[in-house]
Amino acid sequence: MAGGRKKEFDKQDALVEAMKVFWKKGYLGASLTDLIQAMGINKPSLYATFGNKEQLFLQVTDYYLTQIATPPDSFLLDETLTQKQILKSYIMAKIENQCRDDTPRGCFISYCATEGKGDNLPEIAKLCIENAGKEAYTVLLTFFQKQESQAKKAQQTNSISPEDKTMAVFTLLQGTATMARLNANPDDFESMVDMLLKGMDLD
Amino acid sequence: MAGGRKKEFDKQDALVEAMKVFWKKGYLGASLTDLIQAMGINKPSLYATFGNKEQLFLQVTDYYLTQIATPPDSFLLDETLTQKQILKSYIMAKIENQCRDDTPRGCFISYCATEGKGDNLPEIAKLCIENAGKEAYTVLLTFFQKQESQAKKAQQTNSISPEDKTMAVFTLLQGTATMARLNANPDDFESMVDMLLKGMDLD
DNA sequence: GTTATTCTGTACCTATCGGTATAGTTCGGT
DNA sequence: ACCGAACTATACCGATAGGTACAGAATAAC
Repeated sequence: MAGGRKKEFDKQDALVEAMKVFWKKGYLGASLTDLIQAMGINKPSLYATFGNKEQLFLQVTDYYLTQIATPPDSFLLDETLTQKQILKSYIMAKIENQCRDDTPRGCFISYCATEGKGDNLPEIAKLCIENAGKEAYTVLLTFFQKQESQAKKAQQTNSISPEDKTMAVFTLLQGTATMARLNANPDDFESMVDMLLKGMDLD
Repeated sequence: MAGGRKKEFDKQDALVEAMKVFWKKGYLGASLTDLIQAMGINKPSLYATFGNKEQLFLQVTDYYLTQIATPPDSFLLDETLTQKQILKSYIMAKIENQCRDDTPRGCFISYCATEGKGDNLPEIAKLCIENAGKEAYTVLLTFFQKQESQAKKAQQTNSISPEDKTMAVFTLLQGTATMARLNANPDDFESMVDMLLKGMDLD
């Protein structure tokens, strides 16, 4: 036996709309009314399809990470560019994501991480967001560690540790995320990125 | 005619406790229950003394600005130090404020500004927070403009505009604010500050 | 066509939100 | 001592939060 009425909405489309709401308003600020209006469905459909608010949030987070946040990581693998070129393209790609017209501004993870620190997230969602932040940090750290081991082989000196470089780039991106939310644009950040990279003494 | 029962709490003490709650949880996350528990008073006392939640928030914001946020601005007036020394002491003082043990971590204004962009603040509170952000930006911009006019008199070239320098320092502080909330410490940022100042070609 | 199944829409649930009415308590002025 | 003013405390208000029960509508298998 099977059958049954067909869904009148696309699950992924609804998920994307839910993402935009959470991205803009955070977990606490996104009411079920906000969500279902944006998603174009009613509450029972939401609960049947996604579970509950927290589970919807977790699915949104996963979608954001795979579709929005991590793609720029591929820039870090480009072997044809200099360190500085790699970093600049990576950072600017991240910033572009924070300033898109078809999504809310800023960084979903960064905003929700700050929300979590105020006890405004359910426990599992909080852990999920924290983990996403750690992974983003680790991606950068791994990049700088690899660069350092290559520099050592070539007997070059590196005055700044991989950890410090990672912290610098990571913190910069947290700053641009906040500023992007406040309506700054990529052009506003380019000079700053150049300054930091210049002070980082790369290749 | 006068007289009447005496207040059983100190208004300023209660305001400070309210500030800590808003600072940690934001406007939306700070429920009246949270507030009155931290302040050690009941609701009618809160409403009689401070008006309502939004007016309490406005008074908290004013207190934060005068007592916490703006004091480090005095570093920018120190005539005995080099530009780089001035900026480093200013930035590190701001960062210390974001990492204190007796208050929540991060920056109250920065966090609430992001909240405001998600339509999670009442209109007046939103304007008040936006204005505070603009003033902080202007303080920095004025500093760099003054530096530039002095450099011009001395016929020195400045490759980076005051606006770009302001944006760089301001964005850095937004980044440290978020990172501080996520439990980073001043030591973690010092290297990054040096990098940025190094890339800024000052005196 | 009937039936089982799945979705939709309305109406409702409890808990908590920001905010207040009111009764009781403590003080100053006379 | 007494009255009125200012405080405290409990109990309550309507609105909204997240979440659900249930009846009706649409589909697939038989």
